[in-house]
Amino acid sequence: MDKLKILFMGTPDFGATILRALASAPEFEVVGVVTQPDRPVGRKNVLTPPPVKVAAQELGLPVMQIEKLRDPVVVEQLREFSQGADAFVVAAFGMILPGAVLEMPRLQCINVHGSLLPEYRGASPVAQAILDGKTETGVTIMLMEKGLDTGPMLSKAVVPIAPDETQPTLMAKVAEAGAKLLLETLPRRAVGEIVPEKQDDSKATFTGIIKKEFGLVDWQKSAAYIERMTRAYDPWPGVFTIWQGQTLKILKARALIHERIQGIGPREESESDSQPMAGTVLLGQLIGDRNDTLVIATGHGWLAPLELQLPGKKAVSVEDFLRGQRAIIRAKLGE
RNA sequence: CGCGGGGUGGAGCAGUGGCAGCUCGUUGGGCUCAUAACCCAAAGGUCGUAGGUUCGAAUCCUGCCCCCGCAA
Repeated sequence: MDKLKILFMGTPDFGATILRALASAPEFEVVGVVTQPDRPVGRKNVLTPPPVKVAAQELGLPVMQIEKLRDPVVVEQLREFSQGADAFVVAAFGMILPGAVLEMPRLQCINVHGSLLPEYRGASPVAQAILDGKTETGVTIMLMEKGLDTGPMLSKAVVPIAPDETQPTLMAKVAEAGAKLLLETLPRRAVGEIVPEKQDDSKATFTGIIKKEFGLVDWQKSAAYIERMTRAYDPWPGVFTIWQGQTLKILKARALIHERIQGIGPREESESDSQPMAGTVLLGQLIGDRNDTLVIATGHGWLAPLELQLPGKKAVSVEDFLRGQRAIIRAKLGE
């Protein structure tokens, strides 16, 4: 039996994981890799290739880099580049494929999506699953059509979400699961063993592109939610608030819902402020803990930051932060 | 040349021309039934690095190294 010839499209690490798996499987032949252009990255604006390009080059595969797919000239170049491909496999490509591209391969365009569709269609399914406090999410292999992640599904795999899961760790797990599932699914699909299952559009939810301002803390939210933000928005955009006119990053934090805190705040102060305003920073001590720590009032429960960072400074533990920045005690954050 | 912040005892910071400081930690002593709490004392720094200006530089100027925030 001839090997299935695949054109791969992807951009970040998620895509690179899928690509490496495809390339290592004997049943397939990756005939080409399409990815986004090298971009200036970091303080020095060093032109950096996307992870998928790096992986493709290591594998010795031909690479085509595309800026925009709306351009008919580019579409024709892609048609040329994809000659001989039976199917396109798309994983975190970062571009919407126009109809003309979707019709190119002899068989189908197949997508690896980081959620259990129809839940979390769109750009940020993994981060959203963490943010929502889900205990599990997954990955779906599907046939692509014009709508965004609306195509019929071929297979799914569940991925559990650990309590301390961060976006990068979960992304890696979902990518691994996706790679494994794709390798199982493609051959079965090729022999007609899998019947595509239509998505129940009434149950669909949508996740958009994450924006910088999503990381700004609203202290009226619950401590649990803010803690999930620190894990979902790691490493970008991160979670931050305003203190003394500066951006204060909260890299790691713990939500205190049931824990008892003693010695909160200056006891000599009035007894009436038992319910401080959200965003107020106090010094407290967890029962059973020996050291004082910072606790921040939220709309529901206390948030205990574990790792903080001021602009231009290194990220430090709350203990270190407290050594040099005691002025934060009793401050009101977010303004 | 994308914009900007920073490198000061073990840690985190203050100090912006004239004796190097604060909080925490460390060590020793004291208090205490006891203590991670409290009191007393001590140790610990060529102020990133090379040069320059100055009577005098952590502080001003120049080069270099390293760390970090923003933007993309």
